[in-house]
Amino acid sequence: MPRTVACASCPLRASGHFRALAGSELEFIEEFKIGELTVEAGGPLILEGSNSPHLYTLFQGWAFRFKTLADGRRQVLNYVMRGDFVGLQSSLFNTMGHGVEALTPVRLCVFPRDRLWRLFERHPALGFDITWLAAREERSLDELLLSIGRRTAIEKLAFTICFLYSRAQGVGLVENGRLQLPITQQLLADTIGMSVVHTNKTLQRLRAMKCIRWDRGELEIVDEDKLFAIAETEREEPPGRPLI
Amino acid sequence: MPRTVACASCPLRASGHFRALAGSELEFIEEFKIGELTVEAGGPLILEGSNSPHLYTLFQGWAFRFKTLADGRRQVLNYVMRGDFVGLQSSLFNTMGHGVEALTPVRLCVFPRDRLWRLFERHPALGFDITWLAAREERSLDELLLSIGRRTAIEKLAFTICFLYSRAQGVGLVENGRLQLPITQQLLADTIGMSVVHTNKTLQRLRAMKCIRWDRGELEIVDEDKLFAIAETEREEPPGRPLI
DNA sequence: CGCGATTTTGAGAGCCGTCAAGATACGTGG
DNA sequence: CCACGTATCTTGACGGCTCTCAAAATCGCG
Repeated sequence: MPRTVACASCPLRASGHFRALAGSELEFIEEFKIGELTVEAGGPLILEGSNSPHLYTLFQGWAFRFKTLADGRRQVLNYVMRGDFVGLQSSLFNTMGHGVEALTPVRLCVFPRDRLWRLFERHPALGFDITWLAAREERSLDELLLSIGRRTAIEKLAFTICFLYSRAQGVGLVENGRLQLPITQQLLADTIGMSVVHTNKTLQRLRAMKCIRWDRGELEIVDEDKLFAIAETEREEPPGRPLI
Repeated sequence: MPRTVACASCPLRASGHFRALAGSELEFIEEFKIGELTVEAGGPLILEGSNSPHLYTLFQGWAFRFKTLADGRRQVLNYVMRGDFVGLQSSLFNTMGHGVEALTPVRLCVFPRDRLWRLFERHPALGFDITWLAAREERSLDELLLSIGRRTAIEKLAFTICFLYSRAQGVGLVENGRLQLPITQQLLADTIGMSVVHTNKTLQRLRAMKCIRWDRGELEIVDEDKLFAIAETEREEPPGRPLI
Protein backbone atom coordinates (compact mmCIF):
# COMPACT_ATOMS: atom_id res chain seq x y z
CA MET A 1 0.00 0.00 0.00
CA PRO A 2 1.46 3.38 -1.00
CA ARG A 3 2.21 5.87 1.70
CA THR A 4 0.71 8.67 -0.31
CA VAL A 5 -2.72 8.93 -1.86
CA ALA A 6 -3.01 9.07 -5.64
CA CYS A 7 -4.83 12.21 -6.79
CA ALA A 8 -7.17 10.09 -8.88
CA SER A 9 -8.45 8.44 -5.74
CA CYS A 10 -8.28 11.53 -3.54
CA PRO A 11 -11.16 11.38 -1.07
CA LEU A 12 -11.39 15.17 -1.00
CA ARG A 13 -11.86 15.34 -4.74
CA ALA A 14 -14.50 12.67 -4.55
CA SER A 15 -16.43 14.63 -1.94
CA GLY A 16 -18.20 16.68 -4.56
CA HIS A 17 -17.30 20.01 -3.01
CA PHE A 18 -14.89 20.90 -5.80
CA ARG A 19 -15.04 21.43 -9.53
CA ALA A 20 -14.42 18.36 -11.66
CA LEU A 21 -11.16 18.19 -13.57
CA ALA A 22 -10.39 17.07 -17.09
CA GLY A 23 -8.35 13.86 -17.15
CA SER A 24 -5.18 15.53 -18.37
CA GLU A 25 -5.41 18.10 -15.58
CA LEU A 26 -5.62 15.38 -13.00
CA GLU A 27 -2.63 13.67 -14.54
CA PHE A 28 -0.65 16.86 -14.37
CA ILE A 29 -1.48 17.40 -10.70
CA GLU A 30 -0.54 13.82 -9.98
CA GLU A 31 2.86 14.52 -11.46
CA PHE A 32 3.06 17.96 -9.88
CA LYS A 33 2.65 16.50 -6.42
CA ILE A 34 5.99 15.43 -4.98
CA GLY A 35 4.88 14.13 -1.62
CA GLU A 36 2.89 14.56 1.51
CA LEU A 37 3.66 16.34 4.73
CA THR A 38 2.34 15.65 8.20
CA VAL A 39 2.57 18.24 10.96
CA GLU A 40 1.45 17.78 14.53
CA ALA A 41 -0.93 20.13 16.30
CA GLY A 42 0.76 23.40 17.22
CA GLY A 43 3.61 22.79 14.81
CA PRO A 44 4.79 25.32 12.24
CA LEU A 45 3.79 24.68 8.70
CA ILE A 46 5.31 27.74 7.11
CA LEU A 47 7.57 30.21 8.91
CA GLU A 48 6.92 33.93 8.73
CA GLY A 49 9.50 35.50 6.44
CA SER A 50 10.75 32.18 5.11
CA ASN A 51 11.48 31.30 1.52
CA SER A 52 9.75 27.99 1.10
CA PRO A 53 10.44 25.88 -1.99
CA HIS A 54 7.03 24.26 -1.65
CA LEU A 55 3.39 24.90 -2.21
CA TYR A 56 0.77 23.00 -0.28
CA THR A 57 -2.79 21.88 -0.42
CA LEU A 58 -4.12 20.95 2.99
CA PHE A 59 -6.25 17.83 2.85
CA GLN A 60 -6.76 16.98 6.51
CA GLY A 61 -6.93 19.01 9.70
CA TRP A 62 -7.01 22.72 10.46
CA ALA A 63 -4.34 25.42 10.36
CA PHE A 64 -4.24 29.21 10.42
CA ARG A 65 -2.34 32.01 8.70
CA PHE A 66 -0.99 34.80 10.88
CA LYS A 67 1.39 37.72 11.15
CA THR A 68 3.20 38.90 14.26
CA LEU A 69 4.86 42.06 15.51
CA ALA A 70 8.28 42.04 17.14
CA ASP A 71 6.86 42.17 20.66
CA GLY A 72 4.65 39.14 20.08
CA ARG A 73 1.33 40.73 19.23
CA ARG A 74 -0.30 38.40 16.75
CA GLN A 75 -3.02 38.77 14.13
CA VAL A 76 -4.79 35.78 12.61
CA LEU A 77 -5.38 36.42 8.91
CA ASN A 78 -7.40 33.39 7.96
CA TYR A 79 -8.01 29.76 8.73
CA VAL A 80 -6.80 26.98 6.48
CA MET A 81 -9.26 24.16 5.98
CA ARG A 82 -9.21 21.15 3.72
CA GLY A 83 -8.90 22.02 0.07
CA ASP A 84 -7.13 25.29 0.82
CA PHE A 85 -3.95 26.13 -1.03
CA VAL A 86 -1.09 27.82 0.84
CA GLY A 87 2.39 29.10 0.10
CA LEU A 88 1.78 31.03 -3.10
CA GLN A 89 3.51 34.17 -1.81
CA SER A 90 6.95 32.62 -1.61
CA SER A 91 6.61 31.40 -5.19
CA LEU A 92 5.95 34.90 -6.41
CA PHE A 93 7.95 37.11 -4.07
CA ASN A 94 10.58 34.72 -2.68
CA THR A 95 9.39 35.31 0.84
CA MET A 96 6.34 34.56 2.94
CA GLY A 97 4.75 37.60 4.49
CA HIS A 98 2.93 35.43 6.99
CA GLY A 99 3.30 32.21 8.94
CA VAL A 100 1.08 29.15 8.96
CA GLU A 101 0.62 26.95 12.02
CA ALA A 102 -1.28 23.70 12.56
CA LEU A 103 -4.27 23.73 14.91
CA THR A 104 -4.79 19.98 14.74
CA PRO A 105 -2.64 17.25 13.27
CA VAL A 106 -2.45 18.24 9.63
CA ARG A 107 -1.73 16.52 6.34
CA LEU A 108 -0.77 18.32 3.16
CA CYS A 109 0.08 17.58 -0.43
CA VAL A 110 3.42 19.08 -1.39
CA PHE A 111 4.18 20.73 -4.73
CA PRO A 112 7.47 22.21 -5.94
CA ARG A 113 7.16 25.89 -6.52
CA ASP A 114 9.62 25.91 -9.40
CA ARG A 115 7.17 23.93 -11.45
CA LEU A 116 4.33 26.38 -10.87
CA TRP A 117 5.16 28.16 -14.08
CA ARG A 118 4.77 24.93 -15.99
CA LEU A 119 1.30 24.56 -14.54
CA PHE A 120 0.25 27.89 -16.00
CA GLU A 121 1.87 27.02 -19.31
CA ARG A 122 0.55 23.52 -19.76
CA HIS A 123 -2.82 23.85 -18.09
CA PRO A 124 -4.17 27.38 -18.24
CA ALA A 125 -7.32 26.18 -16.52
CA LEU A 126 -5.31 25.25 -13.46
CA GLY A 127 -3.58 28.61 -13.56
CA PHE A 128 -7.03 30.15 -13.66
CA ASP A 129 -7.96 28.04 -10.64
CA ILE A 130 -5.04 29.39 -8.68
CA THR A 131 -6.08 32.91 -9.52
CA TRP A 132 -9.58 32.00 -8.41
CA LEU A 133 -8.28 30.81 -5.06
CA ALA A 134 -6.17 33.94 -4.63
CA ALA A 135 -9.16 36.15 -5.38
CA ARG A 136 -11.29 34.24 -2.92
CA GLU A 137 -8.67 34.69 -0.23
CA GLU A 138 -8.67 38.39 -1.03
CA ARG A 139 -12.43 38.50 -0.60
CA SER A 140 -12.18 36.82 2.78
CA LEU A 141 -9.61 39.34 3.87
CA ASP A 142 -11.78 42.21 2.68
CA GLU A 143 -14.57 40.96 4.88
CA LEU A 144 -12.40 40.39 7.91
CA LEU A 145 -10.97 43.86 7.45
CA LEU A 146 -14.43 45.42 7.44
CA SER A 147 -15.16 43.40 10.51
CA ILE A 148 -12.13 44.37 12.55
CA GLY A 149 -12.20 47.96 11.42
CA ARG A 150 -15.84 48.83 11.62
CA ARG A 151 -17.97 46.27 13.42
CA THR A 152 -18.71 46.31 17.16
CA ALA A 153 -17.40 43.57 19.42
CA ILE A 154 -20.50 41.40 19.23
CA GLU A 155 -20.79 41.94 15.49
CA LYS A 156 -17.17 40.93 15.00
CA LEU A 157 -17.68 37.75 16.90
CA ALA A 158 -20.92 36.92 15.12
CA PHE A 159 -19.29 37.56 11.78
CA THR A 160 -16.29 35.39 12.51
CA ILE A 161 -18.46 32.51 13.65
CA CYS A 162 -20.66 32.79 10.58
CA PHE A 163 -17.57 32.92 8.41
CA LEU A 164 -15.99 29.84 9.92
CA TYR A 165 -19.26 27.95 9.89
CA SER A 166 -19.99 28.75 6.24
CA ARG A 167 -16.53 27.79 5.12
CA ALA A 168 -16.56 24.57 7.09
CA GLN A 169 -19.96 23.75 5.68
CA GLY A 170 -18.62 24.32 2.19
CA VAL A 171 -16.18 21.45 2.60
CA GLY A 172 -18.49 19.12 4.45
CA LEU A 173 -17.22 19.59 7.99
CA VAL A 174 -20.63 20.35 9.47
CA GLU A 175 -22.61 17.34 10.62
CA ASN A 176 -26.10 17.63 12.05
CA GLY A 177 -25.62 21.34 12.37
CA ARG A 178 -22.56 20.81 14.54
CA LEU A 179 -18.95 21.66 13.85
CA GLN A 180 -15.79 20.55 15.62
CA LEU A 181 -13.92 23.85 15.99
CA PRO A 182 -10.34 23.47 17.22
CA ILE A 183 -10.06 27.15 18.11
CA THR A 184 -9.26 28.68 21.50
CA GLN A 185 -10.69 31.96 22.66
CA GLN A 186 -7.19 33.41 22.54
CA LEU A 187 -7.00 32.60 18.84
CA LEU A 188 -10.44 34.03 18.29
CA ALA A 189 -9.31 37.19 20.06
CA ASP A 190 -6.28 37.40 17.78
CA THR A 191 -8.61 37.01 14.81
CA ILE A 192 -10.86 39.93 15.64
CA GLY A 193 -8.28 42.19 17.24
CA MET A 194 -9.66 42.09 20.78
CA SER A 195 -8.38 40.90 24.15
CA VAL A 196 -9.19 37.40 25.40
CA VAL A 197 -11.11 38.76 28.34
CA HIS A 198 -13.41 40.88 26.27
CA THR A 199 -13.78 38.12 23.70
CA ASN A 200 -14.91 35.80 26.44
CA LYS A 201 -17.48 38.24 27.79
CA THR A 202 -18.84 38.95 24.34
CA LEU A 203 -19.05 35.23 23.57
CA GLN A 204 -21.18 34.80 26.64
CA ARG A 205 -23.54 37.47 25.43
CA LEU A 206 -24.02 35.49 22.21
CA ARG A 207 -24.71 32.39 24.26
CA ALA A 208 -27.15 34.22 26.51
CA MET A 209 -28.98 35.47 23.42
CA LYS A 210 -29.35 31.85 22.38
CA CYS A 211 -27.52 32.44 19.10
CA ILE A 212 -24.91 29.76 19.56
CA ARG A 213 -23.84 26.84 21.68
CA TRP A 214 -20.12 26.20 21.94
CA ASP A 215 -18.47 23.91 24.41
CA ARG A 216 -15.84 21.20 24.38
CA GLY A 217 -14.72 22.42 20.99
CA GLU A 218 -18.10 21.83 19.38
CA LEU A 219 -19.99 24.69 17.82
CA GLU A 220 -23.69 24.68 17.09
CA ILE A 221 -25.58 27.60 15.63
CA VAL A 222 -28.87 27.76 17.49
CA ASP A 223 -30.45 30.78 15.86
CA GLU A 224 -28.96 31.13 12.43
CA ASP A 225 -31.13 34.05 11.36
CA LYS A 226 -30.34 36.08 14.44
CA LEU A 227 -26.63 35.37 14.23
CA PHE A 228 -26.36 36.27 10.56
CA ALA A 229 -28.43 39.38 11.19
CA ILE A 230 -26.00 40.54 13.87
CA ALA A 231 -23.06 39.73 11.62
CA GLU A 232 -24.71 41.42 8.65
CA THR A 233 -23.16 39.05 6.16
CA GLU A 234 -24.09 36.61 3.44
CA ARG A 235 -24.46 32.92 4.00
CA GLU A 236 -22.98 31.69 0.75
CA GLU A 237 -19.65 30.53 -0.52
CA PRO A 238 -18.95 31.20 -4.19
CA PRO A 239 -19.71 28.08 -6.25
CA GLY A 240 -17.43 26.19 -8.61
CA ARG A 241 -14.55 26.06 -6.21
CA PRO A 242 -11.38 24.44 -7.56
CA LEU A 243 -8.98 22.06 -5.86
CA ILE A 244 -5.33 21.85 -6.81
CA MET B 1 -5.25 61.74 -33.24
CA PRO B 2 -6.85 58.73 -31.56
CA ARG B 3 -8.84 59.28 -28.40
CA THR B 4 -7.21 56.32 -26.73
CA VAL B 5 -3.57 55.56 -26.16
CA ALA B 6 -2.04 52.55 -27.92
CA CYS B 7 -0.52 50.11 -25.44
CA ALA B 8 2.72 50.13 -27.40
CA SER B 9 3.13 53.81 -26.60
CA CYS B 10 1.70 53.67 -23.11
CA PRO B 11 3.54 56.20 -20.95
CA LEU B 12 3.07 54.04 -17.87
CA ARG B 13 4.74 51.10 -19.52
CA ALA B 14 7.59 53.29 -20.63
CA SER B 15 8.16 54.51 -17.08
CA GLY B 16 10.33 51.54 -16.22
CA HIS B 17 8.38 50.62 -13.12
CA PHE B 18 6.94 47.48 -14.69
CA ARG B 19 8.23 44.27 -16.15
CA ALA B 20 8.93 44.32 -19.89
CA LEU B 21 6.57 42.32 -22.12
CA ALA B 22 7.24 40.09 -25.07
CA GLY B 23 5.95 41.60 -28.32
CA SER B 24 3.14 39.11 -28.71
CA GLU B 25 1.96 39.79 -25.17
CA LEU B 26 1.75 43.49 -25.90
CA GLU B 27 -0.19 42.76 -29.04
CA PHE B 28 -2.62 40.65 -27.10
CA ILE B 29 -3.18 43.35 -24.51
CA GLU B 30 -3.68 45.88 -27.27
CA GLU B 31 -6.45 43.72 -28.64
CA PHE B 32 -7.77 42.87 -25.16
CA LYS B 33 -8.30 46.53 -24.40
CA ILE B 34 -11.68 47.70 -25.60
CA GLY B 35 -11.58 51.29 -24.50
CA GLU B 36 -10.87 53.87 -21.88
CA LEU B 37 -12.98 55.21 -19.05
CA THR B 38 -12.80 58.56 -17.35
CA VAL B 39 -14.41 59.15 -13.97
CA GLU B 40 -14.50 62.43 -12.09
CA ALA B 41 -13.29 62.82 -8.53
CA GLY B 42 -15.74 61.32 -6.06
CA GLY B 43 -17.46 59.28 -8.74
CA PRO B 44 -18.12 55.56 -8.50
CA LEU B 45 -15.89 53.33 -10.52
CA ILE B 46 -17.30 50.02 -9.44
CA LEU B 47 -20.42 49.56 -7.32
CA GLU B 48 -20.41 47.32 -4.29
CA GLY B 49 -22.28 44.13 -5.12
CA SER B 50 -22.41 44.85 -8.84
CA ASN B 51 -21.73 42.42 -11.63
CA SER B 52 -19.43 44.38 -13.86
CA PRO B 53 -18.66 43.09 -17.36
CA HIS B 54 -15.33 44.91 -17.28
CA LEU B 55 -11.87 44.72 -15.85
CA TYR B 56 -9.78 47.82 -15.45
CA THR B 57 -6.23 49.00 -15.20
CA LEU B 58 -5.99 52.45 -13.71
CA PHE B 59 -3.43 54.57 -15.49
CA GLN B 60 -4.05 58.02 -14.10
CA GLY B 61 -5.30 59.36 -10.78
CA TRP B 62 -6.15 57.76 -7.47
CA ALA B 63 -9.06 55.62 -6.30
CA PHE B 64 -9.85 53.41 -3.34
CA ARG B 65 -11.49 50.07 -2.68
CA PHE B 66 -13.96 49.87 0.19
CA LYS B 67 -16.77 47.94 1.81
CA THR B 68 -19.71 49.36 3.74
CA LEU B 69 -22.23 48.17 6.29
CA ALA B 70 -25.94 48.88 5.98
CA ASP B 71 -25.84 51.82 8.40
CA GLY B 72 -23.06 53.54 6.47
CA ARG B 73 -19.98 52.49 8.40
CA ARG B 74 -17.22 52.22 5.83
CA GLN B 75 -13.90 50.41 5.68
CA VAL B 76 -11.24 51.32 3.15
CA LEU B 77 -9.55 48.14 1.93
CA ASN B 78 -6.80 49.56 -0.25
CA TYR B 79 -5.88 52.42 -2.49
CA VAL B 80 -5.74 52.08 -6.25
CA MET B 81 -2.81 53.78 -7.90
CA ARG B 82 -1.55 53.81 -11.47
CA GLY B 83 -0.77 50.35 -12.77
CA ASP B 84 -3.23 48.68 -10.42
CA PHE B 85 -5.70 46.19 -11.80
CA VAL B 86 -9.28 46.15 -10.47
CA GLY B 87 -12.46 44.22 -11.02
CA LEU B 88 -11.17 40.66 -10.97
CA GLN B 89 -13.74 39.50 -8.42
CA SER B 90 -16.71 39.99 -10.68
CA SER B 91 -15.00 37.95 -13.39
CA LEU B 92 -14.57 35.03 -11.06
CA PHE B 93 -17.60 35.21 -8.78
CA ASN B 94 -20.08 37.26 -10.82
CA THR B 95 -20.28 39.87 -8.13
CA MET B 96 -18.03 42.50 -6.61
CA GLY B 97 -17.61 42.20 -2.88
CA HIS B 98 -16.40 45.77 -2.65
CA GLY B 99 -16.83 49.15 -4.29
CA VAL B 100 -14.25 51.37 -5.93
CA GLU B 101 -14.47 55.16 -5.92
CA ALA B 102 -12.35 57.83 -7.54
CA LEU B 103 -10.37 60.19 -5.30
CA THR B 104 -9.17 62.36 -8.14
CA PRO B 105 -10.18 62.46 -11.79
CA VAL B 106 -9.30 58.98 -12.95
CA ARG B 107 -8.55 57.30 -16.27
CA LEU B 108 -8.68 53.57 -16.82
CA CYS B 109 -8.13 51.03 -19.56
CA VAL B 110 -11.16 48.81 -20.01
CA PHE B 111 -11.04 45.07 -20.72
CA PRO B 112 -13.94 42.68 -21.30
CA ARG B 113 -14.10 40.09 -18.59
CA ASP B 114 -15.41 37.39 -20.90
CA ARG B 115 -12.10 37.39 -22.69
CA LEU B 116 -10.10 36.88 -19.51
CA TRP B 117 -10.09 33.15 -20.07
CA ARG B 118 -8.51 33.65 -23.46
CA LEU B 119 -5.72 35.62 -21.83
CA PHE B 120 -4.86 32.67 -19.62
CA GLU B 121 -5.09 30.31 -22.55
CA ARG B 122 -3.09 32.26 -25.08
CA HIS B 123 -0.59 33.97 -22.82
CA PRO B 124 0.10 31.99 -19.67
CA ALA B 125 2.65 34.60 -18.66
CA LEU B 126 -0.09 37.20 -18.49
CA GLY B 127 -2.25 34.84 -16.47
CA PHE B 128 0.69 34.44 -14.17
CA ASP B 129 0.91 38.22 -13.94
CA ILE B 130 -2.69 38.46 -12.85
CA THR B 131 -2.06 35.88 -10.15
CA TRP B 132 0.97 37.91 -9.12
CA LEU B 133 -1.16 41.01 -8.75
CA ALA B 134 -3.80 39.14 -6.78
CA ALA B 135 -1.17 37.74 -4.43
CA ARG B 136 0.30 41.18 -3.93
CA GLU B 137 -3.11 42.55 -3.05
CA GLU B 138 -3.49 39.74 -0.58
CA ARG B 139 -0.18 40.66 1.01
CA SER B 140 -1.24 44.28 1.36
CA LEU B 141 -4.44 43.18 3.05
CA ASP B 142 -2.52 40.92 5.41
CA GLU B 143 -0.47 43.88 6.51
CA LEU B 144 -3.41 46.22 6.90
CA LEU B 145 -5.18 43.56 8.91
CA LEU B 146 -2.26 43.22 11.29
CA SER B 147 -2.26 46.97 11.55
CA ILE B 148 -5.93 47.46 12.34
CA GLY B 149 -6.11 44.46 14.61
CA ARG B 150 -2.94 44.73 16.61
CA ARG B 151 -1.15 48.03 16.24
CA THR B 152 -1.73 51.06 18.48
CA ALA B 153 -3.25 54.24 17.07
CA ILE B 154 0.05 55.93 16.32
CA GLU B 155 1.50 52.74 14.89
CA LYS B 156 -1.51 52.32 12.61
CA LEU B 157 -1.12 55.79 11.29
CA ALA B 158 2.63 55.45 10.81
CA PHE B 159 2.14 52.14 9.04
CA THR B 160 -0.50 53.49 6.68
CA ILE B 161 1.62 56.49 5.76
CA CYS B 162 4.65 54.27 5.13
CA PHE B 163 2.52 51.96 3.06
CA LEU B 164 1.07 54.70 0.89
CA TYR B 165 4.44 56.37 0.50
CA SER B 166 6.21 53.15 -0.52
CA ARG B 167 3.57 52.22 -3.03
CA ALA B 168 3.49 55.70 -4.52
CA GLN B 169 7.27 55.69 -4.74
CA GLY B 170 7.08 52.36 -6.57
CA VAL B 171 5.20 53.97 -9.43
CA GLY B 172 7.11 57.21 -9.52
CA LEU B 173 4.66 59.48 -7.74
CA VAL B 174 7.19 60.79 -5.22
CA GLU B 175 9.15 63.85 -6.32
CA ASN B 176 11.86 65.41 -4.16
CA GLY B 177 10.64 63.36 -1.25
CA ARG B 178 7.17 64.85 -1.60
CA LEU B 179 3.92 63.15 -2.49
CA GLN B 180 0.59 64.65 -3.53
CA LEU B 181 -1.84 62.65 -1.37
CA PRO B 182 -5.51 63.20 -2.26
CA ILE B 183 -6.71 61.69 1.01
CA THR B 184 -8.87 63.31 3.68
CA GLN B 185 -8.53 62.52 7.35
CA GLN B 186 -11.97 60.95 7.24
CA LEU B 187 -10.74 58.50 4.63
CA LEU B 188 -7.62 57.81 6.63
CA ALA B 189 -9.81 57.11 9.65
CA ASP B 190 -11.89 54.67 7.60
CA THR B 191 -8.66 52.98 6.55
CA ILE B 192 -7.36 52.29 10.02
CA GLY B 193 -10.69 51.75 11.75
CA MET B 194 -10.61 54.83 13.96
CA SER B 195 -12.75 57.96 14.33
CA VAL B 196 -11.79 61.17 12.52
CA VAL B 197 -11.28 62.97 15.79
CA HIS B 198 -8.80 60.52 17.14
CA THR B 199 -7.10 60.21 13.77
CA ASN B 200 -6.60 63.94 13.76
CA LYS B 201 -5.12 64.01 17.24
CA THR B 202 -2.80 61.11 16.47
CA LEU B 203 -1.68 62.76 13.24
CA GLN B 204 -0.70 65.80 15.22
CA ARG B 205 1.42 63.68 17.48
CA LEU B 206 3.33 62.40 14.43
CA ARG B 207 3.81 65.98 13.29
CA ALA B 208 4.98 67.08 16.72
CA MET B 209 7.50 64.24 16.71
CA LYS B 210 8.83 65.65 13.46
CA CYS B 211 8.17 62.40 11.61
CA ILE B 212 6.08 63.90 8.84
CA ARG B 213 4.88 67.09 7.29
CA TRP B 214 1.46 67.00 5.67
CA ASP B 215 -0.49 70.04 4.57
CA ARG B 216 -2.41 71.17 1.55
CA GLY B 217 -2.53 67.58 0.38
CA GLU B 218 1.24 67.27 0.23
CA LEU B 219 3.02 64.66 2.30
CA GLU B 220 6.68 64.75 3.19
CA ILE B 221 8.41 62.22 5.35
CA VAL B 222 10.78 64.16 7.55
CA ASP B 223 12.28 61.36 9.63
CA GLU B 224 11.99 58.18 7.61
CA ASP B 225 13.85 55.99 10.09
CA LYS B 226 11.71 57.07 13.01
CA LEU B 227 8.48 56.68 11.07
CA PHE B 228 9.32 53.21 9.79
CA ALA B 229 10.47 52.21 13.26
CA ILE B 230 7.11 53.21 14.73
CA ALA B 231 5.31 51.40 11.92
CA GLU B 232 7.54 48.36 12.28
CA THR B 233 7.36 47.54 8.59
CA GLU B 234 9.58 47.02 5.58
CA ARG B 235 10.37 49.68 3.10
CA GLU B 236 10.33 47.60 -0.04
CA GLU B 237 7.89 46.74 -2.75
CA PRO B 238 8.34 43.32 -4.39
CA PRO B 239 10.30 43.70 -7.64
CA GLY B 240 9.32 42.61 -11.14
CA ARG B 241 5.87 44.02 -10.95
CA PRO B 242 3.67 43.38 -13.98
CA LEU B 243 1.29 45.70 -15.79
CA ILE B 244 -1.72 44.46 -17.71
C1' DC C 1 -16.38 87.28 -0.78
C1' DG C 2 -19.35 83.44 0.73
C1' DC C 3 -20.44 78.72 1.28
C1' DG C 4 -19.49 73.84 2.07
C1' DA C 5 -16.02 70.60 3.20
C1' DT C 6 -12.36 69.63 6.07
C1' DT C 7 -9.59 70.19 10.07
C1' DT C 8 -9.06 71.24 14.83
C1' DT C 9 -10.20 71.55 19.72
C1' DG C 10 -12.53 70.43 24.11
C1' DA C 11 -15.42 67.77 27.25
C1' DG C 12 -17.48 63.78 28.94
C1' DA C 13 -18.91 59.01 28.54
C1' DG C 14 -18.16 54.24 27.77
C1' DC C 15 -16.17 50.42 25.60
C1' DC C 16 -12.48 47.69 26.04
C1' DG C 17 -7.74 46.61 27.78
C1' DT C 18 -4.84 45.17 31.65
C1' DC C 19 -4.17 42.92 35.90
C1' DA C 20 -5.24 39.34 38.94
C1' DA C 21 -7.23 35.34 40.74
C1' DG C 22 -10.21 31.46 40.75
C1' DA C 23 -12.59 27.64 38.23
C1' DT C 24 -12.72 24.24 34.86
C1' DA C 25 -10.98 21.14 31.36
C1' DC C 26 -7.43 18.31 29.51
C1' DG C 27 -3.43 15.34 29.22
C1' DT C 28 0.00 12.65 31.57
C1' DG C 29 1.97 9.51 34.62
C1' DG C 30 1.51 6.74 38.54
C1' DC D 1 -8.79 4.93 37.88
C1' DC D 2 -6.99 8.68 40.27
C1' DA D 3 -3.64 12.54 41.16
C1' DC D 4 -1.53 16.26 39.48
C1' DG D 5 0.10 20.02 36.41
C1' DT D 6 -0.83 22.91 32.62
C1' DA D 7 -3.70 25.21 29.44
C1' DT D 8 -7.95 27.35 28.90
C1' DC D 9 -11.92 29.64 30.42
C1' DT D 10 -14.30 32.75 33.59
C1' DT D 11 -15.08 36.58 36.66
C1' DG D 12 -14.33 41.13 38.87
C1' DA D 13 -12.19 45.65 39.47
C1' DC D 14 -10.14 49.55 37.60
C1' DG D 15 -7.97 52.62 34.37
C1' DG D 16 -7.46 54.68 30.03
C1' DC D 17 -7.78 54.86 25.20
C1' DT D 18 -10.93 56.04 21.90
C1' DC D 19 -15.64 57.22 20.86
C1' DT D 20 -19.46 60.66 20.38
C1' DC D 21 -21.13 65.18 20.56
C1' DA D 22 -20.52 69.89 19.62
C1' DA D 23 -18.59 73.96 18.00
C1' DA D 24 -14.99 76.84 16.22
C1' DA D 25 -11.36 77.61 12.82
C1' DT D 26 -9.44 76.94 8.45
C1' DC D 27 -9.31 75.64 3.71
C1' DG D 28 -10.90 75.21 -1.04
C1' DC D 29 -13.54 76.79 -4.64
C1' DG D 30 -16.78 79.40 -7.44
